[in-house]
Amino acid sequence: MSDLSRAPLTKPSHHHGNLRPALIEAGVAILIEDGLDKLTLRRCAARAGVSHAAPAHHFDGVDGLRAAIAEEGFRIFRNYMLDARGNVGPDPHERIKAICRGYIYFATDFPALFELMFNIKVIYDMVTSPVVPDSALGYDVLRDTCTPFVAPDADPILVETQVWSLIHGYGTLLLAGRFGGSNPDAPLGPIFDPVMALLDQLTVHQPGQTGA
Amino acid sequence: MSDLSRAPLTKPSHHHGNLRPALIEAGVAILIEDGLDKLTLRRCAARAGVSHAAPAHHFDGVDGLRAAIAEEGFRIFRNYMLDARGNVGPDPHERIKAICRGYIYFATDFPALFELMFNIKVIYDMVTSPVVPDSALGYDVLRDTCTPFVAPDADPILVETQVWSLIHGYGTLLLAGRFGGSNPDAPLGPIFDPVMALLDQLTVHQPGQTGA
DNA sequence: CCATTGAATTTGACAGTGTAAATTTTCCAC
DNA sequence: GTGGAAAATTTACACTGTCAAATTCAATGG
Repeated sequence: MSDLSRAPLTKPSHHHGNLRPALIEAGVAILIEDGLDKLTLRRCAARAGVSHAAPAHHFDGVDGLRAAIAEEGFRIFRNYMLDARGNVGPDPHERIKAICRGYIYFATDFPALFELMFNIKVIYDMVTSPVVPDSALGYDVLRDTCTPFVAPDADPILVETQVWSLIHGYGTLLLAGRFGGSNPDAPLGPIFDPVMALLDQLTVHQPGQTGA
Repeated sequence: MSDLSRAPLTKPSHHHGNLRPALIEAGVAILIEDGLDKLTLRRCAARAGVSHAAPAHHFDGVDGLRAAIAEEGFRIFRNYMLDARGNVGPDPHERIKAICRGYIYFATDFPALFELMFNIKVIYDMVTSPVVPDSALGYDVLRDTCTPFVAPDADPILVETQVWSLIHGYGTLLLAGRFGGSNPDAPLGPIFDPVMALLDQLTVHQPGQTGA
């Protein structure tokens, strides 16, 4: 135990120590402090204390860096949903509304990160990538929470898509300022509960049924 | 009727004729042909046949140009919803589903334009602007179509938000490739109808009721 | 008819961006 | 130690948005 002060967990590598996670962390910090349009390869490099061309050895261009930052964002996002769901009882409707609350809490806590993650190009690459599992997108949490409403031999994607569509659209409207400026007393927005009441109509979905 | 070949409708102004609409049209064409990341002040200027600094006299920077292009996009978007609604009968549920179809048809016909319009920054500026009316966002069509489900003294925003959230979230999932590659036989995606069946639960919303 | 005026446009410049190649630094295996 | 490979830097280039100065051109007043 001598001078491993700069070697956190994985192997200390060569120069910087752990440049890749450092760049991702720098990117998240820039998103939080300065917003999406300030997220730049050169800025992340400067914040991590390396030259502007260093990131090229760890990411496939700026798109690769953005994808890695989004991946980290989805990790936080998933934990938000899990935390919210952990605070409610076993009622299936309550559990669905809980992950929706977690969803919106994340969106309002990290709006720029949220915007990056659900950028069409970024999420398209993750969704269609064969190496990114559903769990990396938090989609496994949604799936688990929706199972009580899916009949044994039915396709779960229907109920999942209903819930996911409603909550994502609502989050977009909220961040777009449709319900007025943000209010610390109501971080979910003024009509979260009544809007989500649409999900009270969910019942066990029988295969061949129309859906609600 | 001599040489007014370059003067379409309004006054020919000085140099170019009608540079502002020409730049907007160039931007829309670039979005359709090349995608959102190729939408550039200099590129629009080049396509309109003017120098790279000419747009500055007609728009407030690149953000102003993007806002103007988005405004034009919302005009097309609104017509898509009106056209779709014009093809169905008076049943309120059918009319709501019709504008949802128009919504998705627009998203799949103009994905890059759709992405620009619903960029958080762009739509936030339009939503919160005191000079941009709801009709400029197509929101009036949504409101009109939802009125059968709003009690006389109830706030219409609840039902509107339920419908808008569901369809916008679904459109995002569709463009994100969640349902596989695009299929010309099912441009709305493979589960549009069952997902939208959630809206069959809409009834006249009484004030004080929880929402669905 | 011509000079003047002023808006529209162009030109030139600058800082910032992503990316690529060549170069230097650093560490690990031998 | 020494060689080689990985990591990081330096340098360069094309492209972007923005600004200030110069230029062009249409309309107007004389």
